[in-house]
Amino acid sequence: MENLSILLVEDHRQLAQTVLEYLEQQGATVDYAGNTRLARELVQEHHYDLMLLDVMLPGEDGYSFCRYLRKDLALDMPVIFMTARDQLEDKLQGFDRGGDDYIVKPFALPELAARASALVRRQRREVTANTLKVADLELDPGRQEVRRQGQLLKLSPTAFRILRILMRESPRVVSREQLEHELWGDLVPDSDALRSHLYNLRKAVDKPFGQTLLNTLPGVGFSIQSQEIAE
Amino acid sequence: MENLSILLVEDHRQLAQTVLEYLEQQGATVDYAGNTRLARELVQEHHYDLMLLDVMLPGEDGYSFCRYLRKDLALDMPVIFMTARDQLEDKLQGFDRGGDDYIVKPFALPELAARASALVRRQRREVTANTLKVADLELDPGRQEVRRQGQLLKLSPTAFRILRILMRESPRVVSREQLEHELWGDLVPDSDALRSHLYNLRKAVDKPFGQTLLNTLPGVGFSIQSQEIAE
DNA sequence: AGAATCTTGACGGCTTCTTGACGGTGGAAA
DNA sequence: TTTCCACCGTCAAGAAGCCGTCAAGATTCT
Repeated sequence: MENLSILLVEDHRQLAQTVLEYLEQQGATVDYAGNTRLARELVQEHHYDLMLLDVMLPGEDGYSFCRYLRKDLALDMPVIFMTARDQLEDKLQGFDRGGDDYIVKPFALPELAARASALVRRQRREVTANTLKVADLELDPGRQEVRRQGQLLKLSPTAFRILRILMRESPRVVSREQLEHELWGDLVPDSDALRSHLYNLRKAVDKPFGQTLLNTLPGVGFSIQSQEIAE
Repeated sequence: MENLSILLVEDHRQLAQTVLEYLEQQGATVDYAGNTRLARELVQEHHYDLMLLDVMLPGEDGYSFCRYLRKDLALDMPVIFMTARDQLEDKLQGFDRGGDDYIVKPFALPELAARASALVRRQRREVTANTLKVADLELDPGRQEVRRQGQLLKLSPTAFRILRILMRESPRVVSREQLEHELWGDLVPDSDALRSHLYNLRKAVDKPFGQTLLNTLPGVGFSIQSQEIAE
């Protein structure tokens, strides 16, 4: 639960409060929306590692909202449905709309947390410590080693973590916000420290090799992939 | 379930048979092991998209086997525990050992199938459709890339967003109001900035290629589609 | 405690994006 | 024909975001 950022969408105040407090106590940062209107806004403005989604909501229901996320916004964050409906048909619908898990109320909070962690672990490819590869770059999370063209690079711990995130998401673009949150949680350094780390990372990973792998997309984020020049 | 290859590890013959038949009927290929000794062999020789793992097995139990998979073999296939044990402690242990889901017997077969599919979908990152296509134009939201005739285009973030909305709605027409609202919410720029962006978009998307995809319907809105000459 | 390493904050400079302004076009209606 | 309207092309100024650099403070190791 360390530093996860979670969006909780649930109209039942009491339950929302309970869940929110538990998750925050476990170290997560939780945003809360009582309806999908607010949820839509939040989801467009921030990155979340996970969404907890009630099915019965005022106005648009959770199923519909989930499908909107997947289809229209193309967001692939893990979604856990939380609902009192325990009929098979309901569950099937939840998975069909793009949900990742379905937990029936009342549930034990630690079970919710365990399912959430399992999903994030899978999403972040942390199930095993397998080597990540992008082009001629290799990162071994177990040994804490990075090589390019077989040559061992020397990286600081933070630079290593940044590279690991970018490599596991490659060739996807990672927003500055997501990077900062995953690195520091709520305690993002005042000044723009990420840049210094990226600077060091480029110096170690790209500069000695000519070919650029670490790219900036202004206003969007960063990505690791073989550069292709757009016209 | 189409063409999934699944390993079922379960010592209870009757249940194993039922599950196996159901899954094969759904189009999966299922290998079966009644104990972890055989499962170890199978897992080293074949690739599986998913494993269904009983907890109580003769000899080594499922938890231990799962950990062995993750730690020693570094296999990251999704694992669903299937067991009669419904205590919180048991579930937590399942997730702790690297399991992805935990389903309590007796369960509905369609639910098992739905959970299995959801996990494979997540593992393969197929949660969202990753590219939008209209004629010879392709947009990849993950990479933040747009190609026409396979050639990479350079777009500003706003131009990219506009194109994404139009392609998502294609071949429908999107009104100016809808576009502006989705781009800026309530804070629509004073002057008519949308036009400048459309101008840039046309310059990048249409101009170099001759054929016009981005059309204006005066008084109605905009759409992306192959031009059709109305009579 | 001392040394080595890492993280952070600060600065100036650069690139890219967004916006607002100007004038032009073409069709429909008066 | 003239006028109006909605949209188009262009572009430059200002805003926003990013970069390289480096040294001081913080942390960790020996």
